[in-house]
Amino acid sequence: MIKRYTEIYEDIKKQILDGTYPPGEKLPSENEFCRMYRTSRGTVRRALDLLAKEGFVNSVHGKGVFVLDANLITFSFGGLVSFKEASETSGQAFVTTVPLFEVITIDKPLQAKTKLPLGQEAYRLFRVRSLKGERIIFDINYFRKDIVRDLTREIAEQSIYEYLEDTLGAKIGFARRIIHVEPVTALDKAHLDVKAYNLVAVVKNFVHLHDGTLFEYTESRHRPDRFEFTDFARRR
Amino acid sequence: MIKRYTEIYEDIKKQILDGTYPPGEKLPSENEFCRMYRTSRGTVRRALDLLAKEGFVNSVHGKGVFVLDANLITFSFGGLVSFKEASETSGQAFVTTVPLFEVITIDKPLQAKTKLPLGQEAYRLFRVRSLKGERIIFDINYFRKDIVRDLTREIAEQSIYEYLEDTLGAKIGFARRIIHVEPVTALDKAHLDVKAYNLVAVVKNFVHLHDGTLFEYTESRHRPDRFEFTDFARRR
DNA sequence: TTGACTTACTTGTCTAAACAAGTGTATGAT
DNA sequence: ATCATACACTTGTTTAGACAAGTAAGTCAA
Repeated sequence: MIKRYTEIYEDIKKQILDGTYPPGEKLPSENEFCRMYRTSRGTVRRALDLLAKEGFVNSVHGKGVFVLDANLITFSFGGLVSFKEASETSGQAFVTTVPLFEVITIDKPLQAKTKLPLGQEAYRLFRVRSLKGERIIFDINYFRKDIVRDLTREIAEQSIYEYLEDTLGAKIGFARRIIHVEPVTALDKAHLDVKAYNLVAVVKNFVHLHDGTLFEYTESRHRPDRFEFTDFARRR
Repeated sequence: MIKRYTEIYEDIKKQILDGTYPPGEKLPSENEFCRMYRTSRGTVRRALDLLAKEGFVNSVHGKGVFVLDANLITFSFGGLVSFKEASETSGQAFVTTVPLFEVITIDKPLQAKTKLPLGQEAYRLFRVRSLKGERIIFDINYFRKDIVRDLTREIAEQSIYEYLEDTLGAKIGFARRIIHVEPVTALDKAHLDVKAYNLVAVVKNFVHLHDGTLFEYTESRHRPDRFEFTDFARRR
């Protein structure tokens, strides 16, 4: 299904990014957008809400909707994007290697860590992301084998999410993330160019399908000097 | 103005938290909620969207809306809450001290760091959060003096946001946050019980009013072993 | 000049209705 | 028993309209 509010969202977003609507500027009013896109106000407002949620615009009661400064956005890593999508939008050329690819069964301690069901078969893989020869990020992935079917090393080197969504037709729903800082382990030292640092930044991801079933646990271990997480939040 | 969808959101949320709607359970359908709250479906959906955005529920097309596992939520720090609100909901008793309270003028280098307007008068304060005698968090705040009027050390020891919203009637809009990891500075060592760690977790906050004007820059410097940031994201 | 009021425009909330689309169950023909 | 279909129910999208509420500018009286 083609969703009208998504079309409008994409269209306005493009015009913000290419400078048609520069930062600080007031957008056309909702009623003007209604005429421009020949649609109802509810649909326009939905598109604007998406833009507001991602920090592109800010609407002020009684005044209008204004474009926010894009130079502060840096690079929004907030909204559940896969690594490949992330590196594409940020323009950086990462190289991915897969030093471990195996199938395991979730036992008691793994269940406590990954929250995947006990006895479940799962792919476990290590993925290392390098930038200009330096190993920056060390990912430890667990994927439910019955959901991510027929995974191969080759797919893992490209984009697992692309495979999941485009080839398998799976629908990813939501994720919980926990960020904290941990002492470096022997594994980290083996897979990261960790320099003299004795800590790494860790992002733990619990990823669920559209219907709520948990299918992935991933631990992203970052060299601390290269770690950055940006976030945009609104008060209600 | 009393907003109907907020009332409904609060009501359902309360029932999720007290176990009336346990995790995994299907909520009443949207049309049932319409009858229960004597309102329209649009309003019910808006309340459910709020719950979904915060990770309390997940709606599945054609099936229903389901309560998510709360035990994974830990403590959602995502949605722009002030420190006092945060410690209240998490039940921990923090102690705040204010070792520095002064008024400064934003010069060139400060402008680059804080993004506040050049020449602007601002309060600069240090605030240290302690838990059981250990100094865990070291905040460096910059507040525009013309917006946060008549700030005192006493207010800073309590809640500046409460003062801002309740007493001054200011409306906080949104914030951009950047999380990363930095080497400890001499200032950190002076104000944190930083142990043997040579890094701190840093959250940089750019906070804007409802109308978009930037009024606060805050750097929150956390002892790495006590730092945790949780996040909930949905795929669109 | 100042202050109160009106007016026009903006976004915010809410309603009622219709149709699209996903899910599961019951029915019935094969 | 199996498969296809119809049906009832669910959430998802879209419309058109009404009124509330915040903002800004103009008007007019004091």
